Amino acid sequence: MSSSPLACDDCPVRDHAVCAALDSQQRLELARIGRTRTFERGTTIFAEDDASTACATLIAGLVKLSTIDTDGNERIVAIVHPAGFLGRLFATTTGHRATAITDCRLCLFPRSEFEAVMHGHPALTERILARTLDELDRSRALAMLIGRHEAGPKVAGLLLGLARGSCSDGDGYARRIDLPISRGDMGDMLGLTIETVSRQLTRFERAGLITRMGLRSLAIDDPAGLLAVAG
Amino acid sequence: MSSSPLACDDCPVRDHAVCAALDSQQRLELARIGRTRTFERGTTIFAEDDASTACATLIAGLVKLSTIDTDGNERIVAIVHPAGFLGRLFATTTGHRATAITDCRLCLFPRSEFEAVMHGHPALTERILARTLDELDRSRALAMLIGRHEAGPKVAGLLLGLARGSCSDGDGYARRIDLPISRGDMGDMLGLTIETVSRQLTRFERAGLITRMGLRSLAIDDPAGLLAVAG
DNA sequence: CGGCGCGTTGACTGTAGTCAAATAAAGTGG
DNA sequence: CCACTTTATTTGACTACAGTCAACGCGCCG
Repeated sequence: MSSSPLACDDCPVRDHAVCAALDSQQRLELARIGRTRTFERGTTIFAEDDASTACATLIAGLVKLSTIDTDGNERIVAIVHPAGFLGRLFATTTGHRATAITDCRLCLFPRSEFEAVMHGHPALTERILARTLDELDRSRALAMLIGRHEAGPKVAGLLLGLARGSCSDGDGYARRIDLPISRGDMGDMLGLTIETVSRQLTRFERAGLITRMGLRSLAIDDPAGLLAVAG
Repeated sequence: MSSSPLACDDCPVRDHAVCAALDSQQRLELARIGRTRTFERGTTIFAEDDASTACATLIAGLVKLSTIDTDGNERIVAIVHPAGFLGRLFATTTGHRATAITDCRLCLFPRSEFEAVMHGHPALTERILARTLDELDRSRALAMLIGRHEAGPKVAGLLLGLARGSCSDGDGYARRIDLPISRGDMGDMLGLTIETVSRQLTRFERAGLITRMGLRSLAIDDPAGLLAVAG
């Protein structure tokens, strides 16, 4: 977990993160209050019910947002990609646990100071609003998946979502996915057990829809067929 | 479906809706572009995949946001209460169907003009952001419920959510709830069938947790017990 | 009075959960 | 580089819970 001051000019997500709403001059205000920090795979970035004292842009790596329900099951509510925004603005508590799925680099800001900068720069606020609305869409799309009655559509829908996410151009699906998350995490997103997720994958493979290549990547052989299963 | 110009001074949600971010002078800008309109119970306010040309504040009544999945099942993603905001800013399509659960009165704005007003008044943008973040929290909370493996916690959690929603003061649960939605709608929110919802309610009643009073309201006799079931 | 929408209850079935074991992959230390 | 441990994933047998199909009760409105 090293920590260092900002070098926005070298930032790989400079044009996609929320700070892209600011020009280089204005960005200095953020650079003054922020610092980068790395987190190792598996590390907790913030715990649920932590005081919401910081927010951050994810520069590199993958983060999952989750809550532990009272049965002790982890329920994943979102996966954050590079350029994504972390933290809960305008609230006193974080609400979710943030865990590094892979090694991560973050650009951290004290929340109150970040909000002050937002206040001075409406374009930043507007960009964060746009991002939050997208996040709301994603959350609702995930809720729809979770609510499906059978496991097939859930897993198929998740795969298609991942394929869409890892596809460079806008719409269309990647033919080959490197799964960012474990079977357990897939289950925790969909409200299924590890075993059920695994069984659905073997079923898809036997049906000729996908080919598993190692544990963490697969080829989508029949996108239309998968789409049909997803419903 | 009558339609009429705005009379903000008489507006019952004046202090809670997003327009409360503006002073009475600034509010005139909104009043100029908006108009109120009523929708009867069961009416579609906008359909999914409608062009996103309008947004609105809900003045009175209850609205559900839903999508039809490919099985033909309706999946409800949110319930909007008075003072809530309707419509999808910054997007070309609405994404969900909005249906009046009860007779409704809305304050409608053309989306592009509303966004122009936001642009001129950062306080409005910020208030909408705060509201959207709350909505995101609610969506994720619902996703957590839906993801539970057994029906008991789902229904118990929904009841507690409704009890919290219809309780005047901040936290704490109302002892008596007038259910705003049908059994079918509850099922559509939770990913359960009507029958399962119904059976859970009778189970709760037999366990002394609740008392059904007519079809659409119930008393919560043992909030702690219900909370225990919700987990 | 009869039809209709909504809700409840019952009997049966199917699917996902649970428990348990085998297998594959990845990391560890010599 | 190889033996060994640890972890992730797959598979199997069994069970439990929710879904399905069907009937019934109730209030409402024509």
